[in-house]
Amino acid sequence: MTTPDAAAQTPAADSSREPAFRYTPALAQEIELRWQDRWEERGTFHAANPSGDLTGPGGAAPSGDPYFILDMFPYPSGAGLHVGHPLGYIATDVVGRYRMMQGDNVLHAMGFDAFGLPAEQYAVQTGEHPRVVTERNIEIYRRQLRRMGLAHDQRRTFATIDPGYVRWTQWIFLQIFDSWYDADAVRPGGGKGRARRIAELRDELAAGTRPVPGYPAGTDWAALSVTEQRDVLDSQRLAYVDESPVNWAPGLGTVLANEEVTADGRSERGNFPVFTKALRQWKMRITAYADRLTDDLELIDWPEKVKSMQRNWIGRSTGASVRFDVIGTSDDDAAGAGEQVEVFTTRPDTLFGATFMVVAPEHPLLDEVPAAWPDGTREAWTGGHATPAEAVAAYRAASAAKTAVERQADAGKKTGVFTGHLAVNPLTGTPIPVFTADYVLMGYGTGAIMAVPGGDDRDFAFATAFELPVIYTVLPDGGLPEGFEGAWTGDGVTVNSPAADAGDIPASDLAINGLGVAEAKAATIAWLEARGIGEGTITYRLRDWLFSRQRYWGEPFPIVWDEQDRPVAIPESALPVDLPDVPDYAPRTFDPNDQDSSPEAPLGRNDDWVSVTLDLGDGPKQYRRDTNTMPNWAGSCWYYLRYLDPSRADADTVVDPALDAYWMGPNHNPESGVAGGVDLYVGGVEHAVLHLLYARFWHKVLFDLGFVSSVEPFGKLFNQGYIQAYAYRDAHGFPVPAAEVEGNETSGYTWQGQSVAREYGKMGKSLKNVVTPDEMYEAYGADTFRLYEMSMGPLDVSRPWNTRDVVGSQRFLQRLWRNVVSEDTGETVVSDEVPSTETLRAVHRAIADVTAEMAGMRPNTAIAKLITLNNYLTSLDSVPRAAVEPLVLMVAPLAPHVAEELWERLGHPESLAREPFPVADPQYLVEDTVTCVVQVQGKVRGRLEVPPSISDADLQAAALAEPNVVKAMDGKPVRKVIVRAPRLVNVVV
RNA sequence: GCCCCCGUAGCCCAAUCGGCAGAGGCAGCCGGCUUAAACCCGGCCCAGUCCGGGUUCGAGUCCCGGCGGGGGCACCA
Repeated sequence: MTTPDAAAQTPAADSSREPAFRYTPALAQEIELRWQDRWEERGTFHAANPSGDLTGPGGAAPSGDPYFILDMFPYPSGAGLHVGHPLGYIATDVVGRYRMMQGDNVLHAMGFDAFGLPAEQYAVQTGEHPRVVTERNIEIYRRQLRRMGLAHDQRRTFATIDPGYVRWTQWIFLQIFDSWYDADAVRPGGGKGRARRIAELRDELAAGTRPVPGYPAGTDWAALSVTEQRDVLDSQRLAYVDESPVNWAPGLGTVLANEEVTADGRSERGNFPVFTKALRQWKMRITAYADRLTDDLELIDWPEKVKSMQRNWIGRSTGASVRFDVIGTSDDDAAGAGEQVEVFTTRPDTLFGATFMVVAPEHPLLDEVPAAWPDGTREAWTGGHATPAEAVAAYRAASAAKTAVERQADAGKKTGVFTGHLAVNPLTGTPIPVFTADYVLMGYGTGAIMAVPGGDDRDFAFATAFELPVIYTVLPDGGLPEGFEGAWTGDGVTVNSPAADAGDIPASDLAINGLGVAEAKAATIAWLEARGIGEGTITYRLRDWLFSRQRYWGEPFPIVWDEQDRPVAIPESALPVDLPDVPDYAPRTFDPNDQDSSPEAPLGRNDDWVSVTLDLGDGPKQYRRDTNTMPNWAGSCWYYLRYLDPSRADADTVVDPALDAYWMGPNHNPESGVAGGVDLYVGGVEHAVLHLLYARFWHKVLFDLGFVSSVEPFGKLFNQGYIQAYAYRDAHGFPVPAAEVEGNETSGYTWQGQSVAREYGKMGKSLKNVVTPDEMYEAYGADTFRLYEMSMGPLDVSRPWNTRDVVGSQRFLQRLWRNVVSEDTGETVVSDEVPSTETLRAVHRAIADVTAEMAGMRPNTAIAKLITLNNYLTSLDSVPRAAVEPLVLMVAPLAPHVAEELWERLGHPESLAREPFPVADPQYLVEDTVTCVVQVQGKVRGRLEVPPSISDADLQAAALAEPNVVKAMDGKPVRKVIVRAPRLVNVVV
């Protein structure tokens, strides 16, 4: 580094006359390294399992309530940590240490998410194997994290690339592959729908108790060929292969899940264009779980923001599907007459107002269109084309040529064309034109809508552009507001259903005028169902999860393909399937805009690996291995389970059921709810719909199959804020090294004499504002660093890093140190005298406050209370042991090394890690007198010192006698007196 | 366009059920210590809570409408 780092600026380092035993960065470092070694030697943070060989420190059995803490899995990038990364890790460490002192059996460990693109990309650049790169990065992370003094159980760490871990990732994949979703099966805990074994499906099909999916009713299972049977079963699996439109990113060389594509049609990683392309890929049937993934959010303690993002993403919407008859043109033949188009609508109550219909350009109805424009076709509808066939072909071509980005940019602009088809509104009997337009998406609902311009903004915009009639069927009380134009989408009363002037032959006997929206919906659905025209339906935005990637650095699929090109599971005994060596592990990437390219899996480059002879029960046969790898998310879908049982190898279950029940089962401790799961999961909000959705899905499959007992993996989720930083740019807009900038908010900022502009944003190399934990350890020590991060503000709020402010935390620890240890002699200086009542009150007040703040996960305010107590003790002539010992214990979760050191110097040979957290004695929490505020008309006019137990009547009498109050009342009669004894009296005159 | 969160001292942030606007830290100022400076110690200064209404005896806190900042979703029928 060419710039002077923070270490060089530390004041403590340059003075030769500093007291010999001051708590300097050098001393802090010595203490910290010593205690880190001791903790490791003693196994201080070993969490005790109720069975097996993982015991507590010194072989101890579990005691207290189990409490499972989880951090979002770090991905060890080559850049190492900056000070923003560990915020959550420190927070969970503080909670873990606090709970440990409260007597809980705390499980807290950290592993590494190590497959994935960054390591692979780095490896491609440097020519090193991704495993080498990844393992080196993990070592750097381990060192940086250990230096922070995190109370992790080191026996439970692992990385997703460990063969022993990959084995189980693949094993879980096989469980999912071996399952199907029975939507009607009743779950043990209640509710319908659960995963079952594929063998059970086969048995039911063979027994004829279940219709064969995809075949006409009454099809005999036994009449199907073996391959036909396999195809049926394969099509029902929760992990399946099919050919359908997927997201293909040529510039990245792989296909992606919907969740990995941004709203403007680019890859979240790398920002490459993404194209929709029909490809044969692995998918996971997450849509089968859409309802449970939505409903079970009720059972867990998560930020409302994340819950709503998940609900949003799943996008459940309730409505009805309605079938419209399509009629040909007048001279059309009978063949087209019977056709129907099904639409999905959330507003069946507005069906009387459906004046036209729109289908997506890809809709199969458009494969044949009438030969000529029907009577009544308007000029504006045809797009200037002579025939419907021409018009539709032109629009379909134009629409197909649009990229997702263009389609996005055109949103709002309504384009489309009449298809020549007419459909019949089943309620009014009126023929209505069928349009095609790209504002209707083939991928949602049925790809067709009934357009109600009177009740939908998009339909209104289209109707306006194409001169189509608007019928309002819902109006607010008192009719549309003066001057209102557009669709009425709000609540209201149903009208025009049927219209008063519908004539003497009503097309239907449904009459919903006067009903509210909800009742009108229900009545319409009932009417449609009774006549077989439609039914109540639920649709989802969620799509099945695209699970295969054409990448090297991921878990291989435990699947081979047989000579019929059908997938076959690798037997569990043959797991894990290791990654082969390949001549080149770089992905095959293409011009980012080359839509016609196709993915090519790097694993396919090793023919010896791909082609394999196996005996899978019917003699040795030749198979072809699946050459895809799993997405990065696979490893993080179940890592929390691995902490419970980190060395589990060959077994029938991924985690010992006894351990699962103990650590994660429903109600496994007093705070755990019926859903069970991890007690505290801390991480950033960025995984709201990726990792957190996928992991919940896998967990629910494992639950259905009986491998875990909790309904949800993460009972409580907490999103920490981000630590951001100031950056500075010179007159040309170039970032200058932030550490060298001088000045402040009022005087302005300069760098090397020139004025620079400050901005606020992420910490990163390009902004030259990175501060690393290593710099902080060097300049202040880990305890000060931890304390500063925790005192910056509430955990869930983002805030700016300010190295300049760190000194405040350091001063606190120095004062604490001085209250116990003489800076000159190094002797312990506490007195064994009984503390004064005033001191005891200060101590117990602090204990009560700190306990409340810690329990509420507010370390910033807990620290403020600790500083207050410490400052009070500083003011005493001598510090009583009985006062400072509780303080040291309370500081321990936040600044554990210095607390351990002081605790030892105070004469305690054992670590304080499991020492009981101090408990406040209620007798020192009551005051002799309290200050009562007396207000007149809500303004403070006087104060009274009164006993806390004073009665309302006495207090009122005293208040009305107070001279300033009497003066303020100015002789006016008292109208009312509000008494909140003993703190407040308010006199109203 | 729709939804969510946040605006308190120069800066980062507290404030229980609606009850005295200040816990803590940074910066600043004054003093002590020091040959001097830094460190350290003691003390001080600093906002009426983004703006406008409303409810209430009483509003930073609740309600309505704006403004500013951050985030999510976005042609999802």
